[in-house]
Amino acid sequence: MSLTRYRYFALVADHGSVREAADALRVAPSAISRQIAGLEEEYGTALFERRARGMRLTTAGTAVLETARTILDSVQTARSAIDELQGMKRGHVRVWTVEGAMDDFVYPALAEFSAAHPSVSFDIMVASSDQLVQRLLDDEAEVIVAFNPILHRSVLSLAEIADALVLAAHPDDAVAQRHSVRIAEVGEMRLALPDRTFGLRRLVDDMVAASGVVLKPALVTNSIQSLRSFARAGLGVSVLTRCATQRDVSEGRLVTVPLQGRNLRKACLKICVRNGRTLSPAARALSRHLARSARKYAAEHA
Amino acid sequence: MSLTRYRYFALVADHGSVREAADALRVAPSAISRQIAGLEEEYGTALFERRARGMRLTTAGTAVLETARTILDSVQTARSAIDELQGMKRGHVRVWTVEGAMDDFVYPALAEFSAAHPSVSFDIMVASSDQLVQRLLDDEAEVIVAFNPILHRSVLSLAEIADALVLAAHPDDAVAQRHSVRIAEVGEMRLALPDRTFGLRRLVDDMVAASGVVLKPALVTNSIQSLRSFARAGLGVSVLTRCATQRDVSEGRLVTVPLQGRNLRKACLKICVRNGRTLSPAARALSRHLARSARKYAAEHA
DNA sequence: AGAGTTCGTTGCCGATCCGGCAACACTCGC
DNA sequence: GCGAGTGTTGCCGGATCGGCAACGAACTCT
Repeated sequence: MSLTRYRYFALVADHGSVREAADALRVAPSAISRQIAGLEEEYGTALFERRARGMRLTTAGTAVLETARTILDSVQTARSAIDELQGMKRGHVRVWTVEGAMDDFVYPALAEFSAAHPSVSFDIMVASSDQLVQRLLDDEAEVIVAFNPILHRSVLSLAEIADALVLAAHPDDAVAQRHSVRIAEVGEMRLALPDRTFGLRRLVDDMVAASGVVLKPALVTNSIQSLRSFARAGLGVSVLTRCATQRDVSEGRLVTVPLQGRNLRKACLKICVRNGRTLSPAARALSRHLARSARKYAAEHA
Repeated sequence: MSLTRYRYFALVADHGSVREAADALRVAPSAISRQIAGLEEEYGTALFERRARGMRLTTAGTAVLETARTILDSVQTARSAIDELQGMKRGHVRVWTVEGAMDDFVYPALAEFSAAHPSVSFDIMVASSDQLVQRLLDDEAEVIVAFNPILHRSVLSLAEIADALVLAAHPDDAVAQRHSVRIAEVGEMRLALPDRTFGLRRLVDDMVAASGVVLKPALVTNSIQSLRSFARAGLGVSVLTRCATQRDVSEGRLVTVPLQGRNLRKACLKICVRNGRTLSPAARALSRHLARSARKYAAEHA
């Protein structure tokens, strides 16, 4: 939002340290340091006293802190007022998602929404894509984030994120050196796969069927986490999506190799709601927010 | 400052029109339109109802307007508190400046300062550079903006703006086609000059003395405005500075041609205070602000 | 004392945002 | 139907922001 300076400022005042505030916000300390400097420039005075063990507010800083609080509260007040207008006061939304999209996509997006609308509460439930659609049809979920769900005329997709299939392996595994792997080669590897209710599994099965190979998976599971663990432990390779492996890759625990084969274009996450159903204001706002986040996510990972 | 969105928003709400707000702020309508769009995105709702004859607040917009007011007031409160701490409450500063720097530099800078510190009042007086220095020494001015003032050990320059000498002429005048003019050629033109108490005149006299020419000015005046009028009316050419002609040039009423000759490097505006004198908090803050503005101005017109 | 730790700041660079300009789309009133 | 007024959008140059790495300052523990 556009009040970064004041948010940073207030947080530094609270934590008494640029470093801590930076950690709390997950930004670089320099970013915060600059914003504070900008604020001091704007007011023409030092707002913090720099000490060896952090920052202490000056008298002027105290005055500005009061202002910062007022500003941030005031924005929250406006938000609440708008929520109320839209009937979103104390709304509740049931979100069901595939496990693989959880950490990297769903959670950040929900956190964002929740910051803007603190009075809306959620269920976040995990299931395989087949089950997600069923939950939607049974009115046990308002929004789902599914991977290649089976098409159904009363399921409406609001947005999609193309999410490539990859082979995840331990960094020392021989396959980690490869630039890409064809589906036919996977048959000879020690392999972990999700069970047949997963959209991911359905896609893999389609691909192998087309290529005539037979897979003999060493592990079948209904937990994406266990697929990751399998590969991380070096027990073999797992078929996963890029989104589900993002964090492990960036932290060096896994290496992924794109999987080649036909039908790969279809590999995508979809944000879906039930067609024709009138959602509560909170649910409508959240599903729109998820859809917007999805488009942004897709653009960033293009 | 960093609250642009809310300032724009409030102004549009007040004027009921992006156009009018844009005129009031002297920015492009598109800039404002975008900020409003951003704010609406941020709150996830339309804040204005677009009508054929302007913008009308929605209910949500009314809530946000209240917030905007709170925010802007709150910043003002912090400013006042800080002013008070620094003893700037109800301060008064006497600024003396050369006429040529008035419109393009001094006035905008003072307006900026005044917006940040509304309780500080000013005198803005105009005089020739020689007189300015005298005012400073007599303690009748706290800050002066002088053009090539005579050096004096108790006058301290805080910042400088290089300000080239130019020949100003009517757009139809023959000299308007030239890329530059040497000082020696000016002797043959119908010429207007300021009187000998002007730093500008002193510089011209130095230059002609060095080149051995004799000037026979058609008009000598103590008003920069009359120098501009002389050229604008097509009566002849005037020696002026780039800063003093900026507006007439951008609005097509005058054309300027750089003047060549030695000593031109010295042509500059200086922000000066009296050395050793303890200024009131308001005066010190303002002189610093003028100095900062000068450096910015210099950078922009480099 | 000196090495090490824990701070905040600064220079650099790439990505993003902002504002000006010009063209556009829309609505109203003649 | 057309012109005048309005807000919006695409494009582009310039400013800003954030991450990274290196630095300097001040405390702490040997």
